[in-house]
Amino acid sequence: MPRQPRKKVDVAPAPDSRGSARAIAERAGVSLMTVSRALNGAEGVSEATKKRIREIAEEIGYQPNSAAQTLRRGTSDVIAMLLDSSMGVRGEYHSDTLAGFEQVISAEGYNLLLMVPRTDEGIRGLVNRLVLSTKCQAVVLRFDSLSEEDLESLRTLTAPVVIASGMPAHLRGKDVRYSSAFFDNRQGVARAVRHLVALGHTRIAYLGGTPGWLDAEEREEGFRDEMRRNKLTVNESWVRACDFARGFESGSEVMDGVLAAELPGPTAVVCAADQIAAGALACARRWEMAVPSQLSIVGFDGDAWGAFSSPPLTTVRQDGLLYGQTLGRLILEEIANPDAPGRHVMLDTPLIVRQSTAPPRSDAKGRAK
Amino acid sequence: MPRQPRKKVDVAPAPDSRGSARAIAERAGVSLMTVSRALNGAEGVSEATKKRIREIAEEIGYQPNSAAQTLRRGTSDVIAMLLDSSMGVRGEYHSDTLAGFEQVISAEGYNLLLMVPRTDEGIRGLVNRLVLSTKCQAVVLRFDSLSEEDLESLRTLTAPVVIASGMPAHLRGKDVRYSSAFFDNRQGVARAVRHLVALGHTRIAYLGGTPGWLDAEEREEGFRDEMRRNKLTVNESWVRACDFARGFESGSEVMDGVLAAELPGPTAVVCAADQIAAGALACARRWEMAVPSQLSIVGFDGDAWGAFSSPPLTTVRQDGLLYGQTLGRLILEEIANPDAPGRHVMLDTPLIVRQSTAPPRSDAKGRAK
DNA sequence: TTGTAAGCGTTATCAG
DNA sequence: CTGATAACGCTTACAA
Repeated sequence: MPRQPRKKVDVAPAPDSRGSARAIAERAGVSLMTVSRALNGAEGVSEATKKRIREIAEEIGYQPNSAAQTLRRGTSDVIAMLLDSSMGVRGEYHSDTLAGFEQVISAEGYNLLLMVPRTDEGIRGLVNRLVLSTKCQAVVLRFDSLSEEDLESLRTLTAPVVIASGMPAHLRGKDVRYSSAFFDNRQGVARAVRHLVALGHTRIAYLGGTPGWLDAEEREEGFRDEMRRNKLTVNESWVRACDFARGFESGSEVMDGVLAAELPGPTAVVCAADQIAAGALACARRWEMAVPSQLSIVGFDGDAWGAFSSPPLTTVRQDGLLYGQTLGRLILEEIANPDAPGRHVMLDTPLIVRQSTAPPRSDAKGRAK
Repeated sequence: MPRQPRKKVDVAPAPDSRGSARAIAERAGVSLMTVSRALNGAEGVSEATKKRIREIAEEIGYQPNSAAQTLRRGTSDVIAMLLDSSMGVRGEYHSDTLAGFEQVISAEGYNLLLMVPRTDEGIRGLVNRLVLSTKCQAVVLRFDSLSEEDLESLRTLTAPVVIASGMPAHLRGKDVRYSSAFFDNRQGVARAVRHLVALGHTRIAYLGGTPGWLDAEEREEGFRDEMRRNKLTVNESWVRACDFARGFESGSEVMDGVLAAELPGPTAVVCAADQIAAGALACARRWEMAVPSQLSIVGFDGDAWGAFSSPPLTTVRQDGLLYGQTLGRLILEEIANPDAPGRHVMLDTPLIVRQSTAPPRSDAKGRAK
C-alpha cells in the first residue's frame, strides 16, 4: 500500500496561519498580494477591496508577523540602546534619559531594545553582532568613555550610530561617521567656579568623578581652566577623585581627606556629581562646619532631591530628559539621512543657585577644629 | 536575441548572504543543514566538521539572522516589558527595577524590549498585538492598577505574563493565569505606625499617594488598619491624598493644609512616598517646626537621598533592584513551565529608622504659631 | 486593478 | 553522520 500523502509535510512551529495574511486573503477571496498591498496602504487596490480587507483584518485581529517582515525587508523597526554596565540605567539622570529617548522614538513607531552587554568584546564587534542579528535600524551607544580605536572601528558599520557621551578632544573636527550628544561639562563647572569667585571665594576644592570617565575628565579640566582664568592657584591636595558609582560614600570619605589637609582649609568645594556633594555635605556636618557659612558646596547633575536637601543644593544642571530626547532626534535624523555628516550637539549646563553657597566668612578662619 | 537569464531574479533586500549560514556551507563544502546543526550544538555531526564549521563561522563573523530564526521557530528570545506611561521609567525606584530585571533575563540570554504604550487600547489587546507581532516569549506588565476585567482578559493569552503590581484584593485566591510580585504595602505602613506609636505618638497624619493607584490604596488601608489596631482615632482632616507624579510639590502643599487644620495639630506624619515626605519636610521648615522634635516624618520607598537629607529620613524601604530581579525570575519560571499555576511573591518592606522620627515633645504643644 | 512566483535565512523532517 | 527539501509569513518584481 502506497504511503498516504501526508497532509502536513512540515510540523510547522505553531502554525499560526489562523492570523496570517493568507487567512485574510482566503476569506476575502483575493490573493495574498492584494492583502499585503491593502494593509500597507500601497496603491493599486480598489477602495472597495481595500476596505473589505481591512475589515476582515480587524475582525480576526490580524497582526503582521514582524519577524517575517524583518526577514523579507532586511530591516526592522527596532532601535537598540547599548548601555555600559558600569553606567547602567540606575539613578535619576539615567532613567530620565531613557524615558526621553523612548518617548521620541516610539512617537515615530520604533521599538526600543535595551541591552547592557557584559562581555569584554570590543564595541565594534558588539554593535556589529547586534545589527547583524537583530537587523535593528540604529544603535545608541551609552558608554562612559570610548577609545579612539573604538570610534574609528565604527566607521565601517552599516547602521547609524549615535554616541551618548562627550566627544574626546582628540576627535574634534575629525570626519566621524556618527552623531553625538553631550553636555558642556567644562562650561558647567566653569560656571560653578565663577559663581564662587563672584561670592569672594579663593580657596576652592574639587571632588572629581571616576578617573577615566570622559565626563569626569572634562569636568576636572573645566575646573582647572576656570581657576587659571581667575588667577587662582589650585591646591593639589584639595583636588581629589571620587567614584560616581558610590557617590555619597566616596564623596564623604574623600572630603574628609581634604579637610584633614593643611590649614587654612578651603572655603568652598565643587563636586562632579550631586551625590558626591551630598557626601561632602554629610562630611561637613561631621566636622561641624556650617554650610554655606563656613563651607560652600556646589554639585553637578541637578537631581530633584537637591532642591530639598538641607541646605538646598546649588548645582549644575544636566537635563536627563532633554538629553534622551536629543539622542532620539539625532538617531531619527541619522536613519532618515544616513549619508549626512554626523551632527554633534552640545547641551547647556546651567547653574542652579540655591542655598549651599554663600560668601566666605570674613574672618577667613576656614574651619573649626 | 533571447533575453539573457537574469542572474538575480529578485533584487533582494541587501542580500547579506555574505554572512549567511549558506556561505559557511559553501566554504566548508558541506550542506546548509550541517552548518545549522553544528552551530546549534545538535548531535549528529562529527567533531571534525563541527570544529571546521565553527572556525569558518568565527572567521567570517557569522551572526545568525534572528528574524529568520524567529520566523522559523515561531518564537524569539525577546521578553517585553510594558510600562504604564503614568508610571514610566523615571525615578530611582523604577530605574532600579528595570536594572534588576534586565540583569536577570539577560543572564539567560534574553533581550529586553521596553515599551510605553500610549494608546487607550485595553491591556489585553495590547499584549496580544505585542505577542503576535514580535513573537516575544513573555511579557511583564508594569501598571499602577489593573482592573478585574483586564486581568480576566489575560487568561486566554498564549504567552506567559507577569504582573508587577499589587494584587487587587478581589482576586486573592482566584485561579489566575499569571504570576505577580508586589511589596507588602500594608505591612510597611503598619510598621511605620507602630514605630511612631512606640515613640509615644497618638496624633498621626497621613499623606497618601495618587488616588486609584493600587499601591496608594493599600498603603492607606495599612495606615487605617494599624491605627485601629492601636485604638487610635484617625483624624480625617489629617488624611489626604497627594500625587505620586509630583511628590515633592504636592506633599508640600497638602501638608500645608494639614497644618492649617484645627489645633492641636499632628505630632507625626506618615507619607506614601519619600518625595512626599520631602515635601512635608520643606513645609515643616516653612512653618518653623523642628523635625523631628516638633514633627516626626516617615517616608516610603527608601530612596538613596533619604540617607542624607536633613534630618536623614526614617522610611519604609522598597527595594527596586530586588523587585526587578524577582520579576525576572518569575518570568523565567513561567517560560520554563508555562502550565504551572502562577506564583505570587510578596516582598518585604522593612522600616529604616533614621533621624526624622523621635518622641513627641512632652508639652504636647504640637506646633508654634 | 490584481495575481503569480520567488526568495529573505533558518530549521524540522525524512531519506541516504 | 550527512544532505535534499519544504516551510515559517511576508513583500518585491513582473506578468496579466
